[in-house]
Order: sequence, then structure tokens, then C-alpha cells
Amino acid sequence: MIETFLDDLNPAQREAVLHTEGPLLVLAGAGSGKTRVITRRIAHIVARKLAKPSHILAVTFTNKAAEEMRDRVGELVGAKTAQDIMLTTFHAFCVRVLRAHIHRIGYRKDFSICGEGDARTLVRRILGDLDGVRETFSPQRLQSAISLHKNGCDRPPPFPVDDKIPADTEAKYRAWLPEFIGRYQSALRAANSLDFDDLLALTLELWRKEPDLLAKFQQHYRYVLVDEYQDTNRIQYDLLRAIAEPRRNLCVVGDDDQSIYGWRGAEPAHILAFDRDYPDARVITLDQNYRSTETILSAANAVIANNAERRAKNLWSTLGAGRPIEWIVAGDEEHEARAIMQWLTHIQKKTDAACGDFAVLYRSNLQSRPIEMALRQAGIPYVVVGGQEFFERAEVKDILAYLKLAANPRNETAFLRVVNVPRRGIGDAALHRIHDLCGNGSLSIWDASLQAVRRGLVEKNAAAGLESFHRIIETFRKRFRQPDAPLRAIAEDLLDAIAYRAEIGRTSRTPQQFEQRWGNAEAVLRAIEIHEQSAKAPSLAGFLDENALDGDDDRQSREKRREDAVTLMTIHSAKGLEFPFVFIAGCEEGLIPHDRSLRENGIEEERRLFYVALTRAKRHVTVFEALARNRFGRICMTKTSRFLGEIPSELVRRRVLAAREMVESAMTPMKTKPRRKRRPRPLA
DNA sequence: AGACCCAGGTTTTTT
DNA sequence: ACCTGGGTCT
Repeated sequence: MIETFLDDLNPAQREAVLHTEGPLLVLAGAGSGKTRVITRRIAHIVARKLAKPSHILAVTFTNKAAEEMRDRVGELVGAKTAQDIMLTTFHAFCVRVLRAHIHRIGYRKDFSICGEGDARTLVRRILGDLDGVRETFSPQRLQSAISLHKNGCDRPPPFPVDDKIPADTEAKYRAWLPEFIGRYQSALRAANSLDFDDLLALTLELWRKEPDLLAKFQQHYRYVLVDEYQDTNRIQYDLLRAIAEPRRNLCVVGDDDQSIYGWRGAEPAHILAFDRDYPDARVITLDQNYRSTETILSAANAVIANNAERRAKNLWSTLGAGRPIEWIVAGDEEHEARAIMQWLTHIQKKTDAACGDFAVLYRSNLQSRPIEMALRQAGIPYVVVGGQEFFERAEVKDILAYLKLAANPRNETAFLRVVNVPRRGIGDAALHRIHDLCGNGSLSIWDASLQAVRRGLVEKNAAAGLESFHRIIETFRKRFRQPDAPLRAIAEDLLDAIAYRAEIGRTSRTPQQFEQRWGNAEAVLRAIEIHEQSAKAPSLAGFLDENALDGDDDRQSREKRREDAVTLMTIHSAKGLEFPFVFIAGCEEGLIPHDRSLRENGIEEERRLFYVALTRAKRHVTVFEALARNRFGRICMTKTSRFLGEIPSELVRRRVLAAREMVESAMTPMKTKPRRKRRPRPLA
């Protein structure tokens, strides 16, 4: 039994599995069987009875990764045993800890989790109260500054590089930022909400302030494993160190060359410094690749060798040389798209490959348009991965806001979103009055609104509206709290109580739109039902936690990927995946490396991104380049990405479908295409 | 409340 | 070129 976990491992993998005691760093190159090592290692610990399954903590970054890992571990040790392992994301783990213990540091246990969108709304609102700064700093920029700050990022938050901003503004900005963060925090606090970063930061704070509690966790988790270690940020790193401290059975697995989330606060430095922090750490490098041809690996190795900040490693495989990398030069992006379509068709004819064997990768989502058009015209099925629409839809947000209020009436964002949906005659005047009552934030907007009614501070109409709103929330708060409450049924009642179907009807312009939007509402109900059926202890709070942490991953996208269709996605979303045939579109300076990223994060992260793209391929890579590209409505000549030049030329076959001079000369006269006038919107 | 217009910006996006 | 957000007008 035990031997079977080791049989099909190479010596390095085997050592990584067997080295269970003490700190271990596994440098796992792309395609080197990283997941296999982690799952076997867990199975080994369980089978050898080194610890109970529940004493193992395995952390991933995404829910998807956690699920997959649980499945794979389940295949080895049985699904039932796999259930007991604490195998989750950082954030989900912290939510668990906080839901149980956060009262010890003065927070309420029924806090809401404030997603990225809600947080942005909050930033906007605070910014709205402040005069004179709104013009200079975008909410997005501030949000990312806040996040980097909260994650204990060492470097200063990026300051907008912009000629229009006078030189002394940066100093002012830096001086002012802490105050802004303070306001943001107290707004969150008043709303009894935590953002994603708080989940991590407060867990750490909790552990620091309550050493006895930390000790219990340390006692409990005997083995700690981390996947995608190159993506950890400062706080995550501190959390890991804290919990693994006494036993030091900390195993981290990652690849510094695939660190592509620096802009998110990930610090690849951690992987480079691991054996400085743990001098006795065993370091194992997995460099045998089981995925790609030797040609692909040589190209990838050559490219990444240009990075200085890395641990040197060279991937190798025994899968044969394979075919040279194809480099196709097209005229503009539409030409490129057609070339992609034709080349794909050509390969299919030669190899019998299915559509699902192809991925078209690009740096930026806007590149997908022309490619989609070309594929559609040719009748080639495709799926575009990415985009986060579902949870952005108004209906979905509305319903979730009601549910969030039922779980935590203090949730200010949710309150403001639906207090007047459907219309209850609560206008700006009433809301201002209420807002004034909140004062410095000591009173939540919910309580303030109660008081406003009680003290007759708002006009009759608004007061009546507020009272009915209060009643609905209170009613459903109670109902949801009943033990074994039928969540879906209650949620349906809630929609009835606010006549939401009619509301959608009223605000839809066409029957199709109505169907679509009501369909979204039903999708939320279905999601609740799924939670009800699959969760160990279903609850409203549990459902909301799951959804807050599960971003936009409605299961559809996952299932869609299975279908036989060409996959279109950004390189970022391709991390961790593999395809027989990979096309990389838009290999031009400015796109990859992206010029803005170049400015803010430096060249090396962009190079890693290109490296990730190359190493997704099993059999063959084709890189595409357009000589001219539409940029912000202007046609511009492009320059070949420097990364293409870094691939040894003997590995590449270049085909030029468009001559530079032709493209250049075609550019000047054709600036005015007959422009279609925009018609007035056709009514239903 | 809803329609309309203009200005600004425009990379990636695990949770 | 295109979308978003905010402001204004009806």
C-alpha cells in the first residue's frame, strides 16, 4: 500500500515525499509533477499514520486548486479520509479561524466579507466626502495602494507616473494616504465588514494577541504544506511561519520562475529566501519535465535565463525534440486573427487534433475580440475564459445584498444598495439625514436608520419605507437563523416579500432582458440550493462566505472548458494548465512585455509571464506578431517583443505573411474608413 | 427616476 | 474605439 505511493516517482520527487520532518522547499519547475508530489506526500503522511488527516494543513491559493487537490488525494487515501484534511485556501482558512475567535480582538462574529467590488464602492464613497483629491487619484489606484499596505508590502505603493501631476503631489499623496486608509478602515469597521486583506491580517493579529490560542493551532496542525509558494505575500508568509513554528514541519512548493502576481503583493523573494529563514531547510529541485518537448523547454530555459533574480534551474525532458517553434508575422490584429484560425485548421488537418487541444493565449483581454471573430466566422468552437460578469450583474448584487443584510444588518454597502430597491420612497434627503447620525462611524448605518425613524428625523414617506425595510430584514434574519432553516425556500420567500420578480419586470426593457435577469436571480437560488446540499453544516453565513471567497467562478465556466472547443484566455489564467498546442498572440513590445507593467513591476515579471505561456505547451508552440495594431483607436506600428529574440534561432521557424513596408504604407492614407453613424437605440 | 452627454482611461486579477 | 462614471437636464 505504502509503496504504491512511491512507485511512479522519480528520485527527487520521492525524496520530497519522504522528507516529512523539518522545513522543506520544493522548487518545482513547470510540468515537473508538483501536484503529484504534494498529493503523494499527504497520502504518505496519512498512510504512515504520522498524523491524523485532520492534523494536516494544506494551503492553496484558489478554491479550484483546493478542490482538485482534494480529489486527487481522495484517489489515494479515499474520499472520506480526504474530507478530514484541512485543505483550503488561505482566505477560507482564515475565515474559519475568525468566525470562531474574532471576538477576542473586539470584532463581531457575524462580520460580512467585503468583496473587491464592494470595497471599491466604499473607497469611492469616502473619496466623495473628500474634496480636491478625487481628480488626482482613481479609486482603483487607491484600492491597490490600500491592499499593498495592508499586506505589509515593503515597497512603497506605486505612485501614478503621469506628467500632468505636479511634482510635489507625490509627497502630499504619501502623507495623505495613511489618513485615507484610516477612514477606509473605520468605514469597514462600522459596517462590521472585513475585506480580503483583513481576513489574513486579523488572523495574524489574533494570533499575536492571543498566544495561547495560537498555541492550540500549532499543537493541532502537525504538518503544513503550501502550494504555489511563489505567490505568497508578506502576511501569508507570516501566517505560515506562525502556525508551523514549533514543529517546523513546513513544506513549501513553488516555482520562482512562475511568479506572476507581484502586482498583487506576492513576493517571490520569499521563495528565494526560504533557506535563509530556515537554514536547515532541505531544498529539492524538480527539473524533469513530463509535459513538453525538448524544443519547447530549450526555448523556455533560454528565455528565463535572462532573469537575474531567480534560482537557476534547467528543465529537461525525454519526450523528444518535437517540432520547431513557429513564428508567424501578420499585418495587423485582424490579419493575425485570421492567421491563427488558418494555422489552427492546418494543424488539425495534419494531426487530427481536437479543438480542445488548442489554447490561444494573450497578455490582455482586449486581444480576444478579433480572434473570436475569426474563429466564429470559420465555425470553430471556442470558449473565452475570464471576465467576471456573473457577480457583477445588478440582480445578483441586489439579492446578495439582501442576504448579506439578513446575516449582518450593519453591512453598509449592502444597506445602501438595496434600501430603496424596490422603491420605498427613501431618497437622498433621508439618506443624508441618516448618514449624519452615523457621525464619526460609531453608529452603524442600520442603527442610525432605526433612530432616524424613531426620532422622526425623516419625512413620513421615507419613514414608512424604512420601517418596512427594517421589518423585512429583521423577519428574514430570524428565519435564516433557525436551526436547519431551509435556505433556498426562505430566500425565495424573501424575493416574494420584496416582489423582486415584479421589480425586474418593471426595470427590464425587453422580454428577453427580463428572462435573462430573472434567470440570474434563479441562478442565485440554485447556488443556495447547491450549498444546502453539499455543505457539512449549511447556513446563510456559510453560503455568503463561500461566495465571497469564490469570486466569479460559477461552475459553468469550469464545465465549459471540458467541451471540445478552443480555449482563449490570458496568460495569467493559463497558469497551471497545459495544452498540446499553444498559440501566443501579440508578441510585441508594449503588450508582452506590457509597457505599463514594465514601468511598475520591471521586466522580469513580464519575462516570467512569457515563460509561463511557453511552458503550457505539450507538443507545439506558435507565436504570433502583428506589424501594426490598433491602440486606443490609433493604428500604430509595433516592435517585435524582445522575448522572441531571446529564443535561440535554431529552435524557431519564422514565416512572414505581411511585409513591413506594405503595412507601413497602407497606414497613412486609410485613416478614414467610412464611419457608421450611431443610430438611435432601436426600441423593443 | 430615467435619459443623455461628456471626459477620462484603457493589464494582468488566485481571494 | 470603447466603456465607465458622473453630472445635468427633463
